Amino acid sequence: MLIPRYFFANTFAGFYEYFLTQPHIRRNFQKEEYLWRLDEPLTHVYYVISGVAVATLEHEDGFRKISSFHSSGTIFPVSHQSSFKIEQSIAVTAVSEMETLCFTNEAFLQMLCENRQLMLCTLNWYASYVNLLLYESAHQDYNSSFIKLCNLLYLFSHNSPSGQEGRIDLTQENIAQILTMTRVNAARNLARLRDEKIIIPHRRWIEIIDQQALEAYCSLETLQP
Amino acid sequence: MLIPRYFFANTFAGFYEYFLTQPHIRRNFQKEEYLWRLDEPLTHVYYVISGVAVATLEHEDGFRKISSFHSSGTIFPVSHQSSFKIEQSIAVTAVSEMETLCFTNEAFLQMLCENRQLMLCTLNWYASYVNLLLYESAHQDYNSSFIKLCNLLYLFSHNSPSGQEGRIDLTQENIAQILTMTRVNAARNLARLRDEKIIIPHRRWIEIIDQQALEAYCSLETLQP
DNA sequence: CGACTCATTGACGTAGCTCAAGGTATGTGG
DNA sequence: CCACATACCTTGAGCTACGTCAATGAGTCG
Repeated sequence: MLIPRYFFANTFAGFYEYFLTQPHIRRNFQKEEYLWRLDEPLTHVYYVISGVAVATLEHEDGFRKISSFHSSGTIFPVSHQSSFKIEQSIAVTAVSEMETLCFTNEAFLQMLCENRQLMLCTLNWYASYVNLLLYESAHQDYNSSFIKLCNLLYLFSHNSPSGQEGRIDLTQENIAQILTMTRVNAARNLARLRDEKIIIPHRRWIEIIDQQALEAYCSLETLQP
Repeated sequence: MLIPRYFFANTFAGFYEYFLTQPHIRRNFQKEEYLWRLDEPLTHVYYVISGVAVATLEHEDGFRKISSFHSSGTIFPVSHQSSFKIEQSIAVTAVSEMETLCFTNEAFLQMLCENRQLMLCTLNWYASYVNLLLYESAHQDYNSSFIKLCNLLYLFSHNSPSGQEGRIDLTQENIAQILTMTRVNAARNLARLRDEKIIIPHRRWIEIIDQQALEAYCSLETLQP
């Protein structure tokens, strides 16, 4: 039974060879470079060979929400035939150097029609993304910011860029942007976890030193059974 | 360019004849009856012929969030091959008397493999649902509860069960459950809109009498261009 | 008419926001 | 290798939106 994940990896890894046989162009990105800027229409799909990208949504009042991270073996976004206003508020940025394969929407839809496994895999990826979003909008919304934070640390300790459990590579600002709270509030809740000897805050990353105590704070919806 | 919708209708209406040729059973529901209870695994898919269902998520502290409404010509949920913990917190209830076709997950996946149009339509429906959820978790989260409410009324005036613009068939409790706020807070914000002569609150429904003034309060992300 | 559900309003407490001042790692150029 | 700049983190004080608790009113139905 799956819990939500913010960090996606290897969802489509098995299709790499297949993708190479299909019409595409290779595109590499430097750290900090945009895969999509704000207002840019989502006209194509990236398959990530290596590196990590972050998807953010910009609110008209200047707030920026981090939605998800996409690493090797994943595609983003997913092709469809409608166009949604909110897509104009999405930006995707390389967190590290990246190698990708770039497909047009049409080419990708064509692949979905021809390759059943790819189609099923795409549905599963959509389901996984919906799961994350439902978790945020229907569950986390009711939790206090302290519980939200504990849940986030727990989920990242299960699925994180570092690969190391107990090491969360996020700044306080990142955390605030994921949880749609202020940096100050994130800092205060982290201070509480530090005072309770559950984490050690470092510069740009956080060390979990008492996983059990952390889990005890998490909401039931969050915990891996 | 599409704005979010809470109320889904006619997404799959064109497939009704096709669905009838596929293995299914007819199931009808009384008002208030469950299509799914809490903890019940999502082992099949419903196509709604008539009536309306509401999907809710239950938080462990007793809060109940209304996620979406599903009316004639829609299917819910979508088949996939994973199983997510949060699915156990989903309940779907008939708001009115309903007629449905019920498919097993396997049968539905088989149809997706065989019918390209259905597959494309399913992807579009997923995209539309993701759009709603992104809107909630990345945009509405930053708005004050007053703006949230205005946005909701605007969106429902574009897509609502009644079909009549200017008529919103929701109780204050429903509104609070959609916006994850308390009934009291929803009532206070409605009182403000009433005092400003933008709405007339009735029992179990709300009348919008000044659509322009309402739109002036809505966030940009919400408004149909 | 009584019972029920839904809506209104007040009093009060607090979580989380804003504004603000400082502290501490990391990187850069002289 | 030190001086300095920059990014990141910490902490305090005050404000307010929203939650909680509670009492009352107003439609609807048997």
